[in-house]
Amino acid sequence: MSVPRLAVTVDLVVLTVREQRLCALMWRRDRAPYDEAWSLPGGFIQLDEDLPVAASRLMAERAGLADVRIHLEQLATYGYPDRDPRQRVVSVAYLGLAPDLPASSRAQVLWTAVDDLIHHDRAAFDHRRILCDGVERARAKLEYTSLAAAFCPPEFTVAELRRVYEIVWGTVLDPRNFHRKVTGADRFLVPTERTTTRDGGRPARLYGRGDAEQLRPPMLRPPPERRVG
Amino acid sequence: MSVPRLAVTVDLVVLTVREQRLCALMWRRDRAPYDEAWSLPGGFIQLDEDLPVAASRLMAERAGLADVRIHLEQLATYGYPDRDPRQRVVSVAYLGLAPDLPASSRAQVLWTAVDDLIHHDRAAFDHRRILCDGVERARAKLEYTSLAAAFCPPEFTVAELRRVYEIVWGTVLDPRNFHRKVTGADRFLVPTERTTTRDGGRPARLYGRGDAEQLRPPMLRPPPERRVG
DNA sequence: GCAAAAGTGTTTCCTTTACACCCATGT
DNA sequence: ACATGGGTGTAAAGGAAACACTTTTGC
Repeated sequence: MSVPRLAVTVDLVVLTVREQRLCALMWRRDRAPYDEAWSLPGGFIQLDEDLPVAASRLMAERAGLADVRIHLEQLATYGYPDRDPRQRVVSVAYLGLAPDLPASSRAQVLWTAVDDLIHHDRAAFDHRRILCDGVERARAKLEYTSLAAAFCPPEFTVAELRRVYEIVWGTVLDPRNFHRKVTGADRFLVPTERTTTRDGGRPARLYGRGDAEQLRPPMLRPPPERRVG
Repeated sequence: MSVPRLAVTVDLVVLTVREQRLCALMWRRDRAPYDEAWSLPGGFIQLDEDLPVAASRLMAERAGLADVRIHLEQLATYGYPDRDPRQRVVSVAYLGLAPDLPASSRAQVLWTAVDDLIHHDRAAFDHRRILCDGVERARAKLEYTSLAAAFCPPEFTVAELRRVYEIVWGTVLDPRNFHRKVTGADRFLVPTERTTTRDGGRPARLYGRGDAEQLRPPMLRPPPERRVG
């Protein structure tokens, strides 16, 4: 029997925390279908290219982020037959977590607040769904991994890390208990000798990312009644 | 520019607990490449078929499990260029968790202990890697979801559920603390009026699966020093 | 009666939570 | 001086771990 062959793309959900909001890197479409809608940056994979390689390439080519330091992990694969009206496309989505980097020089690529994208649904194809899945993955992973630090610059304060949690989760966390939890966690943070007053008040110690991946025991999101935003 | 088109398959990692071991449903190959090696059941997706539909179809056709009650979730997608020596194939893996059902009537399809598969590596293609990823996903999900019950028949005792945890994790758990944890968890278990003595000793209450998906707070695996097996 | 497994009680320990309070800077 | 945020202390609440003990069956 003959084997069906399909177009395969990689789409990127690249998240960052910017101006007190969770933002995704979105591509402004300039042609049909979904002309002028926002889509996730992505593209077809090449015949000799592994999936993570394609994701990195597209991160540079389409998202304008050639930097290797960005955390990239596979999110999920979407393949229902009519998700692209032109042809059948199976799309492997990758999730990227980035510090607040300057956006691409292209006007077409912009950091856009996730809340706006989700509530107003101006996303092309099934990209709203993919974006939601990426956001939920990020929210869940902050609980039991050290990935929140991927949203921070190489050196950051505990308060900056806390703001990542608060913005991604839409909650308020107690600064004092948060401090104890993350500084007490094994290899989550590596202290430096330096401090900063860029957030005002008493100087805060600067930390770098440790090599722990897991956070055990996890830091659970507060139950919904305490949510904010 | 021309769009490359690739063959896309769905591969199934179907796990169960059988005879005190974690087992996967494996397909005995009878042709090159990897003649006589074990592979995951799977097949090409059809042109008009969504991915979960293809997974269900292959679960019936190739795995011999037409039953809908089996938990099925997407695992990951594997696509490095030479993973199949014949042609480039992108494979979307699904993870299935099943109770100890009679295996398929086909002699080609057999429940095989995961330990043996992993340690002796008689798996075709990159299926050992996919199997490992599926097993690790299952182990992790027992911690913070109620998925362990997916390995149990419709009615089961707390001790049977505990054995699932012990076998999947390769640990020993305290029966008394485990009992309190799972019976106290919200909507994890729904008690029936019935009891059984099939495990010997004092009659044990039979429970059905509740509708909770999350288990919060999670039940963390004991640290490695307490591992068994 | 005895073995075996179910299930409860209890104590200890650890983590989280809530919040009082002090510290070190900029203005 | 005082506002601002950083960081520590501490007590109460909750869950996990360890284990003694009772219950209910089969043999």
